[in-house]
Amino acid sequence: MSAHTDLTRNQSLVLDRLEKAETPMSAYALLDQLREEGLRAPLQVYRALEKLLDLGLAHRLESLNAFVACAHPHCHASGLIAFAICEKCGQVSEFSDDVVRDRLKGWADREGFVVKRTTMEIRGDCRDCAA
Amino acid sequence: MSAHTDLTRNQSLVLDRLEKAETPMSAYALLDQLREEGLRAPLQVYRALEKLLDLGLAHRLESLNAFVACAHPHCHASGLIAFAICEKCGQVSEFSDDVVRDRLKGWADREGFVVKRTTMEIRGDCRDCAA
DNA sequence: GACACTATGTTATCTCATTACATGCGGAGT
DNA sequence: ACTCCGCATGTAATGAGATAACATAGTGTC
Repeated sequence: MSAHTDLTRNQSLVLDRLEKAETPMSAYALLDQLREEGLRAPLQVYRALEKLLDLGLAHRLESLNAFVACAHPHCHASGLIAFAICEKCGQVSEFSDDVVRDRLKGWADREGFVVKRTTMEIRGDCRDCAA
Repeated sequence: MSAHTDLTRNQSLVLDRLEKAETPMSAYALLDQLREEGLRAPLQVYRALEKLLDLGLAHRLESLNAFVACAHPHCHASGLIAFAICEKCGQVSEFSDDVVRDRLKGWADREGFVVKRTTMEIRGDCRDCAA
């Protein structure tokens, strides 16, 4: 599964834990589950997360204050990513849409706005939970 | 300016303060500035904000944990709203794009995902600050 | 070995948000 | 008028998320 050989121990611990999770995890939930691995302070988790976000191996869900492993660990750098978050079961679907990306880029270009980062999160009920 | 006659005192205080702000305000910043009006506890602000969000008179910026008055207090219910947030000056631009809305709706329909709420936030530098 | 760079560990603190419980006020129905 | 109900309010305490400040340790380069 994870051949993240260039990651430090803490980063690997956090990423592995995220990859095994079925739903997003908060930094403190990660910390709790990694105490037996030796982690003790929030900052250890936050630092690992920061690096993973930089590398595109994990994502932050702003509307949840929580984190997920990237669902497409191979083809990252795919530009703009959107998330659909089920409020019932917590499952997150990650997808991207070039048309949306182009529309937002078009707006930004017209406005002279230099984009650093875009977050797009859809909240609702997934197919299974809506039934 | 604000003829929000159906709002309660606390709601009006919060909305007025938000409308006068040039940048997003956190709940606690609002509280601090409304102490002289009699507000004392965070909950008073949060409760007012909750109602304002429901009414579409204010928006929450998830990536900032802060709030803004709606820039289009007349034509709200306009569906999906996007925000461009300048990380230098803090200014927020509010806009909407029907194509983006349709694309996301298309994805949701195909997936059987029932959308409750969508947040879209672009972080970067506005024209003035990028210069 | 000295240096620079990066990761680590630890404590304390700060900011954001909610739970729980008590009070007050205005309208609907009788 | 009185009661009941719904809703806004007030207050204290606590929970949850994130960072500042400071000290330490590993690793590679010269």
